[in-house]
Amino acid sequence: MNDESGVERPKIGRREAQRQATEEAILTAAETVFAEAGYGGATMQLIADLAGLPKANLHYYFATKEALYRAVVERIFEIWLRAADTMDGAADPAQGIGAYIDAKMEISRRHPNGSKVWASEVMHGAPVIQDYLETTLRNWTAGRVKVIERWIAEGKMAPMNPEHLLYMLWATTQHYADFNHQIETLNGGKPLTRAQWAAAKASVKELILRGIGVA
Amino acid sequence: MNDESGVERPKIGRREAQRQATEEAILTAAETVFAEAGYGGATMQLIADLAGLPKANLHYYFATKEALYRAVVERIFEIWLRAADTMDGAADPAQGIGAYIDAKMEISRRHPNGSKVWASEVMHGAPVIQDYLETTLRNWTAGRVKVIERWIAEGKMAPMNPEHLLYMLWATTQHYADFNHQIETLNGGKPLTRAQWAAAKASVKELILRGIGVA
DNA sequence: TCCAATTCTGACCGTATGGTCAGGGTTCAG
DNA sequence: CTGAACCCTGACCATACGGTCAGAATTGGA
Repeated sequence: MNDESGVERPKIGRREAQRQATEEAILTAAETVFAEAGYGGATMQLIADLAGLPKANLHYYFATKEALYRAVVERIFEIWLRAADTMDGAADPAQGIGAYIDAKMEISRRHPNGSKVWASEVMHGAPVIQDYLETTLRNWTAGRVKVIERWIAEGKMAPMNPEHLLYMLWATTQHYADFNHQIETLNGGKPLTRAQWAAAKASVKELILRGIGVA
Repeated sequence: MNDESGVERPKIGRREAQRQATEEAILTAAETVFAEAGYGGATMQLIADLAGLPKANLHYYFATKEALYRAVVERIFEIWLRAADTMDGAADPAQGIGAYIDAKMEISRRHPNGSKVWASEVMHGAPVIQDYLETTLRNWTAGRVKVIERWIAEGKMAPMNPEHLLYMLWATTQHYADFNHQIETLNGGKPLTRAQWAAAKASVKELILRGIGVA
């Protein structure tokens, strides 16, 4: 009688599902607003409107603006970390670094708002995720530096400072999200087409791989 | 009698000089606060405090927060443009692009706050300098693309998409300003030393010049 | 069917912020 | 010396924002 769809009734709480959907909608709306207006410029009212619910209800799900912001930042950090794994398990730099560039460019294309929030957070001194930087990120970086040093020792790529190589990877890939407005403007006011994105990816990979001496 | 210093009395308006000095102090303070807190998070009170004058006086020099912000952004854009010229008049890519990287890295080192304000402005859709992007920046870019294409045609560097090369130059050099907090954290919480800055510059130049096939 | 837990919401509040203004102080040309 | 232009400032607004709360609506297990 109350079965509206043809799908089997969801065993695990219709309520729980609804709650997760609402949280998801809020997080997406918040990501957009934080990206477009910055933390200080964002208002709970705007986020609520975009998510399609009253402001008071927003505070039912996330007690404070800061808590909501933190959730948004942690969310994008997860995505960032997952991409980081693509660099592992590769036998040679061309494959490992190439895959990492692909993954990070894909994040820039599909999550520009998240990337902007992340950039903004770091630019302002990482007030809410400083601990992540000092633990997770520091560890990940140290591990990758080791890998790069091994590749260099094995003669698989040109000798260079691994840290600065990582910074260049982050910078170039992230640029396509953070500065997409500038890129669009220089592209005649139009977003990059699918083909242009492919060309961007190829250019970045080509230049960096040749730069590290593996092309 | 009223001659306090040994210096000759300034011919051109003591008043004018004072005004300029105050404006300069305000702009510097504003740059810092906007960089650290973003446009929305910055307050006129904070800027006034940092500049060492009452808030009301601030409004005497800059009528509105937006006008002050615009002045700050235009100021850094000037610096940015001056660096852009270093790429001109070079006979070959190694020299031209090398000099440009040097100049932009120097900006990141000496004007991190300005760079952050600029990045923030573009990230949020360039609400106040959209016209600059569409005129000055677009023209400058088109000119440089021509130069790069000529270099490629003359066989002085590897063939590649000139726009994406420019984006990589901007991205890598600006990264050292915008993400300096992250870099510091990964550097054991300490700012880069003079030697580390030199290493950064060298790494960036080396990788990019090799990437475009001129090293 | 019933009721306790959960979810939702309009109305409200205290505070911080951008901006104003009247009036006092300072400078400098004539 | 004088007065007009310029500079400075404390006190004061109006508004917008984050957050609260009492109570209504809904849900789902017993």
